[in-house]
Amino acid sequence: MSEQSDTISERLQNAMDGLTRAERQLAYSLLENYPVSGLGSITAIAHNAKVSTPTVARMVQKLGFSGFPDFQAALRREIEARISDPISKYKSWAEQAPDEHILNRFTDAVISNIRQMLTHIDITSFEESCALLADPSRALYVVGGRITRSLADYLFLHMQVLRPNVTHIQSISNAWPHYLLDVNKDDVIVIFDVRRYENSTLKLAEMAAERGARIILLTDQWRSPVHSFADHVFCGRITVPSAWDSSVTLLLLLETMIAAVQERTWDSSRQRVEALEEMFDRTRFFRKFT
Amino acid sequence: MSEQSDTISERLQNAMDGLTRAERQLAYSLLENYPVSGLGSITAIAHNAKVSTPTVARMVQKLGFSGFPDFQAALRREIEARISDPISKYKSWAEQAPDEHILNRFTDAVISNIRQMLTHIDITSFEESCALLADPSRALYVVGGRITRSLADYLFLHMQVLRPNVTHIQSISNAWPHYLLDVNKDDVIVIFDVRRYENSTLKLAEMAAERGARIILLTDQWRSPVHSFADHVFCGRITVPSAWDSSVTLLLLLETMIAAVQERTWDSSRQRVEALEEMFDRTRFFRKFT
DNA sequence: ATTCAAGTGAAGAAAATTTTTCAGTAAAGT
DNA sequence: ACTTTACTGAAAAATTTTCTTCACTTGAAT
Repeated sequence: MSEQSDTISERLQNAMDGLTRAERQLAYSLLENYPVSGLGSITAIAHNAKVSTPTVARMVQKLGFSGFPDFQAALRREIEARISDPISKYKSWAEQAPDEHILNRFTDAVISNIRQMLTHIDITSFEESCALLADPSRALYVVGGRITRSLADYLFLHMQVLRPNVTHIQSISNAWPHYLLDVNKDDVIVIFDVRRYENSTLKLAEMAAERGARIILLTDQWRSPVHSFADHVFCGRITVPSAWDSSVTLLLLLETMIAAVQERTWDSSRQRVEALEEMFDRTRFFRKFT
Repeated sequence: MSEQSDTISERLQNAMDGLTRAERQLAYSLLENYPVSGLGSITAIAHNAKVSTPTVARMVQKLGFSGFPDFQAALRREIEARISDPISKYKSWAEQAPDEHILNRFTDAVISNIRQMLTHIDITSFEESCALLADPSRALYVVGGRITRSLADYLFLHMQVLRPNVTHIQSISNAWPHYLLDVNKDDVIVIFDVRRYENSTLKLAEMAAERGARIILLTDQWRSPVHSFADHVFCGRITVPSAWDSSVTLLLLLETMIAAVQERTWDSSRQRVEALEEMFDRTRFFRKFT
């Protein structure tokens, strides 16, 4: 029935000549605020266009749909395509390999994870978190779990360059209480916790919250229980075609945060970065970049 | 009833704690392809989330709507706002933020890096590298630099679960020679080296090559000098709008490799993974996933 | 082990939406 | 002026959707 590749908008335009007065009035009304104007019930649409419901029913049949629900389903598909698709349906990523190759399947999943995470991200929370991270008057602690310790380490490395007073709480659980002794009110703790959520991490969050620390949590779509203690929560999707979870979304968020903090602190961090560069040059630890 | 200024996405997130299992399942399903996933009939949505229609009706009431139609109307308003907002143009990743927001610029750059890396990747080399990593008769060494040590750590963590005989060569440079004593012909070394390339890493590569080891190099688009000793080279693009480089492409490649190795070794690695799970259960180190 | 409370979905009741019927109206042709 | 034809919407019929009830299950607590 509804098997045409044209958009509904085009179909309306093309059919316009064969439409009657009331139908045309309806068509214009639909195109007015296309495509959302077609989302309500047939009654609402009719009322909106100041025509009767049978007119709507008749017109969508003229357009080639089997009935109003068929028409609306097509409209929904159009909206879906329009909303959820910047780049994703990019044919294949690694063009040498078939679509079913793990490289393409995995990348598809990751891209869709990225989009999903960013759709739900709270910008205000993001900005506030960056402000917290950039504030040198607050000591900064970073802690990760079994898998996420790599991410924690990555954040620690970069923050250490940008600002003083950064500590990576290593995941040897019995050393945690010692670190917590130093945590003061309004200090900042970044906690990484993805499934399977670790009890010790939850304990640490609880204790830190009691001491009045600000907690920023990076977790997965199912939200670690730590979230009830956290001031800011960021959920990255981590599902990929693998027995493991993916950390790519969280790394992306992390790097973006680092970039944002870097922008905020550039005046003060610039000297630190330059001093670091100078030290590297002296120690000849690195090759000159050519 | 539905008069709250939050978006439905936020309301779902906030309500999550008070939701039951089936309701939560539904909530995730709604967030999955938000907001279009909520456009169909209550029956369709229920079926999509694999719950019953009453569950849907109950949950939207918990969210503060008077009923499903009220909920759906709110969702339509949101979609309308999104689509007809000329600023966001539904092209950006984080739609709450303008195109020029760091979140959108950064993500754009990363996506383009990913595409670029995958266009140029050599599939044969990828497969051969996975085969090397999956071969338990070869000892496996992993080594990273100042920044990439996090990636090295990440690979190490996963490989350790999948196979025996994995070593993370920590970047305390004067300990390296000790590790190298154990490296035999045909053992495998994965080396991470991005700019600024480290002298010690180059030395290590040279020595390992002399001992007949197979070298897999993960580097940036400018190719670390280690490449002249390497059997397989993978270049990830790392440029982003930041003073720092991005490791996302390399992490993506890494995770894909881990997934591929995991597939190859599933027969043998399965027992290891299960044994690990069992140990976690016993030590109660993790919370049960609910 | 037994009880209890909470959660869930099948099935039926209620409400709505969609479709059909049909009578009234306006415009064009004779 | 009369007929014909096509169009339109009110109202009823048909269908679908939403909501409610209730019995069954599950998991927790005594």
